[in-house]
Amino acid sequence: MTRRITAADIAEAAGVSRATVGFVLNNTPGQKISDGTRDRVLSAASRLGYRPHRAAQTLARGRSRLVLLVLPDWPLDHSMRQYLEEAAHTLDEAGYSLVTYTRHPGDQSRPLWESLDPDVVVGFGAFDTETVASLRASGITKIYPNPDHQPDEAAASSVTTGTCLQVEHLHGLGHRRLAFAGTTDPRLSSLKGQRLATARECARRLGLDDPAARDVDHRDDSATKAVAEWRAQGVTAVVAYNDDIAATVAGAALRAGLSVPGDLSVIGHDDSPLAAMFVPALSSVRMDTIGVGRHVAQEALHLADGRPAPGGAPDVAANLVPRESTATPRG
Amino acid sequence: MTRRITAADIAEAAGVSRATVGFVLNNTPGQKISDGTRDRVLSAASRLGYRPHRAAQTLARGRSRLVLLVLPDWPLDHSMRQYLEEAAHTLDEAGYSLVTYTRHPGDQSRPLWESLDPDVVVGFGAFDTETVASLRASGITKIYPNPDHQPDEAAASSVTTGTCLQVEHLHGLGHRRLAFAGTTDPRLSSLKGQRLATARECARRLGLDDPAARDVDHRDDSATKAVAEWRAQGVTAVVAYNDDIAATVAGAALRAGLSVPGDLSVIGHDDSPLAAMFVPALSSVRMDTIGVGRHVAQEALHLADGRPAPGGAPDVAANLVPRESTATPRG
DNA sequence: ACAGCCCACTAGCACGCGCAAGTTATAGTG
DNA sequence: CACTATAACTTGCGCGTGCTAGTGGGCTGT
Repeated sequence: MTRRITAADIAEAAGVSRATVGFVLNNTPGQKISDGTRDRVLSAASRLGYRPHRAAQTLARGRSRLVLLVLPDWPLDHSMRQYLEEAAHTLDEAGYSLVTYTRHPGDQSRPLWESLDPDVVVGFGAFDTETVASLRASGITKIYPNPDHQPDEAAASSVTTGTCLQVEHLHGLGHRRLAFAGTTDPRLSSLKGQRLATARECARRLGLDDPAARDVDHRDDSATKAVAEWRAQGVTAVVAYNDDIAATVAGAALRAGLSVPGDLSVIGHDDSPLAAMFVPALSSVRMDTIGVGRHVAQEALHLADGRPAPGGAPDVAANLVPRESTATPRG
Repeated sequence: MTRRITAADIAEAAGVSRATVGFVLNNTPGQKISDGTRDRVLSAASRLGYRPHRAAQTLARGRSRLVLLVLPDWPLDHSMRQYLEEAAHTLDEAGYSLVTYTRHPGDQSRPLWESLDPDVVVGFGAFDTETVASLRASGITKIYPNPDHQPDEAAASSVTTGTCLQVEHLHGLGHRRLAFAGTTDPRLSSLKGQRLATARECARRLGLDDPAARDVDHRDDSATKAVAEWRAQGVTAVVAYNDDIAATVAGAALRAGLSVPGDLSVIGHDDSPLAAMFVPALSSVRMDTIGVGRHVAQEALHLADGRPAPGGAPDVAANLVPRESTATPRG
């Protein structure tokens, strides 16, 4: 059990004062250090294997340089992991660390932000009022998205660009009557609402009928009912909230003896592995979440440091991935 | 911008010394505090909304009470999230916080354990030597699983109990020639190896032929080739590494004009949503990961605190979930 | 009455670091 | 030459807590 190397050890090894070590290591602005001294300190630090004590730094400067990202408790697919990676990387370059945290509904233990005191707390979509209250009570003032602002259009667009691609794809294939299949998961309802609205808007712009909307769950017969209803209404193609929902709809159609895409085209969203593995393989939309991750990280840095805000919406590249589950309508 | 409430504020409000406040708040063993004083301190603390400064505590006692869980970078499904939730909860009850971290292959930024100095770092499966070196260099000594020990039988069993269920299920249905479908993902290769070995062992015990093993990837034609080969060998049922692999195999069989389960039974593992949504719905095995999460948390506490080790293997409840993709073999 | 003892507390240092204020030596200026 | 300005440091305080080493007062026993 060897003692920890502190800045004082470096100071002694380099023959300077502790303060000088601090100035060199943080290259503190407004401090003149000669090259010789700087080198001596730096080499001593690396020779001794110095690592700053995070807690001591936090205590001394009053900021933890931690950004807490609060995740939804739904499964994290690959694109989400990329998002996290990019955000963590951007923050790391700025000297901050990203810590992720998932708050579960029935969780009575104190949330992590109470004990970690992060400089910034970032969420997916807006925080609910209860959470905001808990954050405020913990002394956290820097929150993104800002709970005092209305959710802005720009941010919303990043979440719905793919939906238009779905609609346009089906329109391009010649479909005229579309339906929208949503999820029953309450945690996703706000996102679902945005995507449904976008689908409506895009359909209108393309001169299509207003899509019939239904929520679907793979654990009951809601998909079977929805498919029957849609067939009766002359719907030939379904825009699904995500690939899981697309699979549920396609599955119900297949079990009802319909052909996919012959009788019903189905398109998913997110391009999860499931989309490629399903039979028939599901057409989908792949989102480039990396741009979003960087954007969010920059917003967090803006709040933490006061450095300039990225401004505008994150750039999301959405790409259509056509597969077997969509085709021109029969007849 | 109001000042933070410190223990000194409470001391003043309660008319006692700062030390007394500390004793009351941590109810330090071996310290006698009269009931009156205790009440005054406690009520002052709650009245002022005191929350201890984590960094200061960390600095003062030399331990951060943070447990860092290093996650693999594959997608986190629902059972994994449950695992995390349970581990976090168990740790929380003991006054520790769980922080998760994903290290990505191409990530050149410093790993989170360098800056967070957690008391314990916990991994999934064993850490590779490079990672262990990085941990050691960061002064982290408490690592689970212990890198100095050989992976023990008990831990391995928790990861393979489900595999036997798969084999037994197919055996019970009357299958005699099985195959094992693995993943090509190198990150999963060690786990795959364990499951394959288990499948072999269980097959042997049941008097079955040694299963033919093949790795399969949904992005190429490996599954198609594997299915053709297995058919030629008289294989009637496939044990898949997980549900994704099961879907890939089942998909290849369907595309080859075979019937599932008529010509080929397929069983997956993990009971992911995909299994339920696939057509035909995939039989699978559901693991109770909650028990494992608690076990791991207790191991971490054992390392952190010296409290008794849980001992033995975590209790994993594995349940068979029979669906449409498995049936008695034809003929 | 006085030592001895326990109870219920207090004084104060240590943890490792950031940073404001002070100090010394040297160069520059009228 | 006296004086100021600057470079290149050093001294030392403060961040909020945990915890060890006291400290005084009341009670008991002889």
